[in-house]
Amino acid sequence: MTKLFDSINPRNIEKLEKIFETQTLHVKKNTSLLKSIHGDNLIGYVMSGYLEIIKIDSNGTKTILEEIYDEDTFNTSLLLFNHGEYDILAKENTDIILLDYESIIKTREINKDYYFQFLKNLLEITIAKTKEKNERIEILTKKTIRNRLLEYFSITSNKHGSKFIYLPFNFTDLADYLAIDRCAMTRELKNLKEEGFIEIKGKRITLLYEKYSSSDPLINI
Amino acid sequence: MTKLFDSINPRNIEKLEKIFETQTLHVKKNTSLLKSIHGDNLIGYVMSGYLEIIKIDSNGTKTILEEIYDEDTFNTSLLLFNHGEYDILAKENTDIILLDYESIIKTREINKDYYFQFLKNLLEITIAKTKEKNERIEILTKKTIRNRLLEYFSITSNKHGSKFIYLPFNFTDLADYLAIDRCAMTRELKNLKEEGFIEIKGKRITLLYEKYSSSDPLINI
DNA sequence: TGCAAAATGTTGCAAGTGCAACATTTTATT
DNA sequence: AATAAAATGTTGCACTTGCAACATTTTGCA
Repeated sequence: MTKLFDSINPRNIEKLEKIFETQTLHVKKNTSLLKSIHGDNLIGYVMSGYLEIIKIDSNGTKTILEEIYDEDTFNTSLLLFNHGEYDILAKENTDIILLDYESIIKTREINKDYYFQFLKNLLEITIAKTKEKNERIEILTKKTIRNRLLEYFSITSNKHGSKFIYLPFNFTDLADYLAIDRCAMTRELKNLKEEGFIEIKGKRITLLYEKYSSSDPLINI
Repeated sequence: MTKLFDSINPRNIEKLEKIFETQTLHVKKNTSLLKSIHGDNLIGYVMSGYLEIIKIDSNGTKTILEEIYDEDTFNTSLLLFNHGEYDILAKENTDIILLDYESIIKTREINKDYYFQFLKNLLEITIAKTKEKNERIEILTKKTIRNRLLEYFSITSNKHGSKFIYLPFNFTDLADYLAIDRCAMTRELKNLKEEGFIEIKGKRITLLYEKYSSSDPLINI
């Protein structure tokens, strides 16, 4: 995975941080950092730790919109949405730097290799993020719980080239990610187990079925 | 909306096209361009026309993954997914150029302003695309047809700052976009009409309800 | 180590939705 | 203008799923 400051030496990283009006945040576990973010259209970069960007609906339903681990970025853009409440939660003690997107894009003064490199890194990260979003969209367009689970298994399994899936989060959060009721998901997982499709041991799920044999190269947007 | 070659003069556009191994495609209405794309990890740019990137499931369900209008980009990355069939369809006569992503990122030779500008443009387009995907994810995490419709209305209405929504596609495609059964959607739209929430005239939907009054600035990732 | 909180497991039931099957209207195309 | 094709509208029904309300287990922290 590309990181934001890959192939840039520390001295030049410092220069970039100055130019892009960096703000540094240290956020404690289980606290919100929404109120600490001042300014519009920022790019956040998680140095260490782990964030969840969530939305709480008027009916209280919590949805994980994005999970940001080490070395990943997120964009804060203050939009004129009108309902729902968003929040950014640190699930661990987390260090973040905030860069001003406008100044990244608008800067005309520097014409240096390291700025080039930085732009390329940011582009790569953003494209990777788009791909992740596509995966989630593919899952969410499935109409049944079973198909969402199978799609999730398929994507995860293919990504690691293995029939063993190690859930990166707990089952409660998996249900959120798949946007289904946790209890109904548990029910369906039991069905899949009983029908011999999968095996579950803790957070390890083993796929017992053969993969679909379509060998067509596929397009990911 | 930022375009790929914004602020770059035609001579330099030509240079960029050469360096990035451009391939030009002219695709006729209602034909697939999947077979015309050779190579992995390309960035497609629609000069004129209109594309749909779709997925057809094993059970025949068609899902629109992305709609690419004029001046928009898409990424083709041949992934080792194992099931489902993807396709790119030209819905109109469409002109496309294909750029090699690797050579865009890896190029070390040119250190020109226009390359800078090109990278910035591509970054802006990609970030915009991520935001669009987030919107769709927000919609798809809604559990009922009614809530998906209302979320879609809310996002669209806010985007244009108006209570009038002009559907950019027909109702069949809207159902695909929302990943719900078209008939069930029609039923729910009728309910919303009868309950006085909306009015529909052709492709224009008028929102008759007041917006939620949450004035919190919201985060979009 | 002990306790509270979070996560997980289970199940009945009502409600929402996908599906099928069809009628009708609108839009293309020659 | 005629005809085919696509889009839209309608409805009954079976089935999936969300929800509520629990019990049980695991985790985290003082």
